[in-house]
Amino acid sequence: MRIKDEYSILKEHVKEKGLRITPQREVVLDAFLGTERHVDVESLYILVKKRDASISFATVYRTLKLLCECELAKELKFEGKITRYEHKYNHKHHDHLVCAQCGKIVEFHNDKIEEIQDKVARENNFKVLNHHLEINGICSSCRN
Amino acid sequence: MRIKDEYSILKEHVKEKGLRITPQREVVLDAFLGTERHVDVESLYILVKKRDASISFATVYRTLKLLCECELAKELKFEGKITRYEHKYNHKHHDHLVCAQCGKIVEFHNDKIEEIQDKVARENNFKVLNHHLEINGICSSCRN
DNA sequence: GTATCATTGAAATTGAAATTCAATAACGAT
DNA sequence: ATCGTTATTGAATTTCAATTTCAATGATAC
Ligand SMILES: [Mn+2]
Ligand SMILES: [Mn+2]
Ligand SMILES: [Zn+2]
Ligand SMILES: [Zn+2]
Repeated sequence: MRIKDEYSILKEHVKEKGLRITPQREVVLDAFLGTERHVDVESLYILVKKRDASISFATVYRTLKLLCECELAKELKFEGKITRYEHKYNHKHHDHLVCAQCGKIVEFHNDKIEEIQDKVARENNFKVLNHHLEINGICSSCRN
Repeated sequence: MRIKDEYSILKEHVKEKGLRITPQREVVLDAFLGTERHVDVESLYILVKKRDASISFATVYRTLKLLCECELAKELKFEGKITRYEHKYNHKHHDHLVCAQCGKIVEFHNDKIEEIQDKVARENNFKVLNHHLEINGICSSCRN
């Protein structure tokens, strides 16, 4: 019962907001959980269509917003790229290397960077909410 | 002759591209150099209008693109915010703390972070082109 | 069963940014 | 200084992602 937790989290969330679970929302959730890629709305829409061709673009958008609200999904805005989404539930915080040529995305995490960021924020009297670190470059395959 | 260098850089750049210096471009350059803020196009347009009310929005856009090409300006895309521009000539690389409440922008630079970023990129066989680090939080004034 | 109200898909709208186009003007050649 | 080529301009339009509107539908509580 792989989907159980995530499904419950969404169910809980919509209940709290006085909203409802619908077949369409279940399909979008399943489609989203079914890929480990950093999907954009268009790609997810295509995956959703395979399961139920009657579901609209607007519903995919609206459901993704719900998934972000309950932290099942995280919105990613890379420079000059359209918005993408990744799994957030059971996934640890990380930053990204992005290939400017082929679009390849590599995840990384570095405790030291995180630590220094906190220190910098503290020194400037900022209470940190979140941060965005994106390293753009050319991957090894694209350099050949 | 404060503007001399910057003006020459733009002049050089347009000549190289077979383009031309125009009064409008000079006005946009002057207006841009005249503020140390991280301006968006709208704000710069207002500053430009004070000097010459006949200059259009499109020209401000087009000139900013030129200024970025010759590295007099740098485009900044903060999460969920519209595009801003800052001086690049004679300014060292830095990252930003952004207040989510009042929009205040604080610049910082940390050698150690830069260094680790390079190391991470190297470990993943990426050749770094650039990076974007933005820390979002609440500034001290907004916490009172 | 009925009233209530969230949800849907399709279409329209928004907002930032880029582009089109005919008139104008920069600038190198003469 | 004049000319001819061709880049530039302002106004309007277009693009594109993202959001919103709206009438019809459907789920839930009583
Ligand atoms: Mn990721
Ligand atoms: Mn800055
Ligand atoms: Zn690549
Ligand atoms: Zn603030």
